[in-house]
Amino acid sequence: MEYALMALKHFAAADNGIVTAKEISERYKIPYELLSKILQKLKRDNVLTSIQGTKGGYQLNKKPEDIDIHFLMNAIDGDIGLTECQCNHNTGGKCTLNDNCSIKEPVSQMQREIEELFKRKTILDFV
Amino acid sequence: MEYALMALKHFAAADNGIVTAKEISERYKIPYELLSKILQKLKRDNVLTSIQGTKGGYQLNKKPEDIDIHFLMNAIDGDIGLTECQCNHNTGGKCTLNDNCSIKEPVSQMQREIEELFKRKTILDFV
DNA sequence: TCAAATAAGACTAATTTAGTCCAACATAAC
DNA sequence: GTTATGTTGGACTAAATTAGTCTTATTTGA
Repeated sequence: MEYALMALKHFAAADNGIVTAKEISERYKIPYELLSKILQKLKRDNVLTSIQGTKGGYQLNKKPEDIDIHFLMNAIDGDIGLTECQCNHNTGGKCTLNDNCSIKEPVSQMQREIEELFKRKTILDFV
Repeated sequence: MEYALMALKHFAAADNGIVTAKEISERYKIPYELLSKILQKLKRDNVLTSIQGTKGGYQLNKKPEDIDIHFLMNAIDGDIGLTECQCNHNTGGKCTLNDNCSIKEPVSQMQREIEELFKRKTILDFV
């Protein structure tokens, strides 16, 4: 996640220029293969576009202010949640405790507040 | 963490009564030994007091509204943080990326906001 | 054709964490 | 004083997660 944020900050600063994985990897000492995977995920979620071949690289596909951290976390780390049962709460995830869970409602409430916080934050806050 | 919240909610509802680990363990189907460890941690951090021996058990040592979730998370899960470098940010923890981290400041800011959110929440919100 | 890119899958090693097992120690009640 | 019922706490296991590596394929400009 940190690597994704650093990379996206770099893209935002590059202002629509094409940047290669190698460039970012060297600049911030991030293992190349690892960074590549992250950029590929970001592409899959339409945060970046990619150009293959020589002179290729990645490019921002959205304005920094339109990339919020909640979306990013889902893209990079997969479903996130305060507790496991909150991970898929919007896709009908189930609680392993079932009827034994006595704190469903207040935990959901906290989850919502955290998500709101992360949705308010965007890459613009990082440049 | 979920187990701690469920247990504390139970204590809050029991209203200063003495409750045993076994009781809570059976009531919510939480493995006994695991729950015991959690209650012991809560005792260590003065959230609960304990009475050993027959007729023993645990008891709330604070008012529910005085037990905030930020404190709890630190007590149960140890130092928490958005990123690893934020884990010990108040005890002078160091960033493994060192000079290569380009997002120190905005990440710290988010960390602060999350902590504020968790500090505003207390066990009272769970009963 | 070659060099410089992305794309992607399989693998490893280290860490974390839920949960278990077991052996004390404390105390009220009989 | 013995016993049943508690807490205390350490060592251990198993499973999952995750950072990072390795390797191979594909794309494309010069």
